Amino acid sequence: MTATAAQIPNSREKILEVAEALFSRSGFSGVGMREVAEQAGLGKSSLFHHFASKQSLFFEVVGHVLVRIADRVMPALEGEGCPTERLDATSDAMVDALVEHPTSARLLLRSLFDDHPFFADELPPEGHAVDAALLHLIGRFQQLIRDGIELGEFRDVSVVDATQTIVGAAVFHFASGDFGETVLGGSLFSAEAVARRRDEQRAFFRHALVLAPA
Amino acid sequence: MTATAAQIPNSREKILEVAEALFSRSGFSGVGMREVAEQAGLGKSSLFHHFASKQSLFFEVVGHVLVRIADRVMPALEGEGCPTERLDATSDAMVDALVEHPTSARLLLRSLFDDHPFFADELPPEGHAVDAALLHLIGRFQQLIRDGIELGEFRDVSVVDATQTIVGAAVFHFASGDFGETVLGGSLFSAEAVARRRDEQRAFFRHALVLAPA
DNA sequence: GAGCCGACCGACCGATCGGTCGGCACCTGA
DNA sequence: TCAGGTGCCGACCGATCGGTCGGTCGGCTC
Repeated sequence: MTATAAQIPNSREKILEVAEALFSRSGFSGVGMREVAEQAGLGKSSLFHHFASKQSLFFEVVGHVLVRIADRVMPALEGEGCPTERLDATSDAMVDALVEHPTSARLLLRSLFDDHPFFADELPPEGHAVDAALLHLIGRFQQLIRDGIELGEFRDVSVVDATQTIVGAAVFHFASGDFGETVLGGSLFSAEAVARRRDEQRAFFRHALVLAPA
Repeated sequence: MTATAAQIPNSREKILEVAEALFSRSGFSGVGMREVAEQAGLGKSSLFHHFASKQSLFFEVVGHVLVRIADRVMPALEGEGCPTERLDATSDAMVDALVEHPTSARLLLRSLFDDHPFFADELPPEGHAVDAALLHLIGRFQQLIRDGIELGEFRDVSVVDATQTIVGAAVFHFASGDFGETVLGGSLFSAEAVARRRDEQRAFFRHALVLAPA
């Protein structure tokens, strides 16, 4: 019994799962394929049977995370209701999406500001796909802010700066690891901490943007 | 003329300077000592004459960045004026500090959420010094928020969540690299972008926290 | 001059990096 | 029954990693 018929569809999923955890913890350069293989219960060379290279694996992991987040956030962005209600729903959706898998926030933050840890030569098609998905999400978010301003619900803020502020605040919190737990004096992902974060973040963004936040 | 009397106090400073740029770009694991040495114009072994290890160099770089930021932000936090005025001043000071050296934000963000890229064994004394300085700064910031709430100027927010939100938003913006430049449609550090960011961030935080922001 | 010292260097070390290769075990379909 | 494909493996590759070592060179002090 090596690992053939034991679980038919797996291995590839298992690799993605452990790779997400490891890349999230230590970044692209900080993780070796040996470590991924070991935690996945496979030989290192088996990884290259499922993924063409370390870069491909990384992009695929980031892509999965991004899809999961978009699946939660896009409906909130495009939902029914006035911009203020959609802003609230989007803030909640971001919290939910980042809490669902505690590794997501760090991985997303890394991919947001890592200026692509490679881009030596040209980046593979997965890279462009990730970029496109991310920019689509951000574009929708900016449209929400523009809508709010045009309808007179939001202050006349700079759309791009508000986007940066909100994305940074939302993602950083659940990516802040030891630092965040020191600030909070407890777990970032405990039920109480998450519930409080939801309320606080929603109120923070609402007061910052909405003209009549009450 | 290798590099002896040419410039008396240097080399060590030069190493710190190029190491900051490189660590900022690629993180601890993404930078090799050979690359640092090359950009500093030295042999690799000379680096170990000035710094005990790669970890020591990294901590020293982070410490320098933190001191620079604290030098700007602490006076704003502890300055004269009501909490609202100090909040404004602190927001501006954060922007100024992060703009002064464009590498600071990324390096700080990395050190905030990297859960210490090593901590294998025990982390050296420089590590603890960095932690202490950072926590002191954060403590002062939380005190400002508490003051504002007690004086009835700020909403009754969760101090720890507001801290996380504001730190994340402020640091992320100038650390966001290619992503941020795509969102902005231009440089993060151009004079106009920085001036707008100052105003927008100050207003964002003020509206989010202050009961009578006008 | 003698002797020391700080700054620097090239050569080298064992370990680990991403990636390749040939082959084994098993399943499937003809 | 057997050919082909899939999933996996250990052994191996060249390159690079952080770090060490012996030694050179110039300036400083007696």
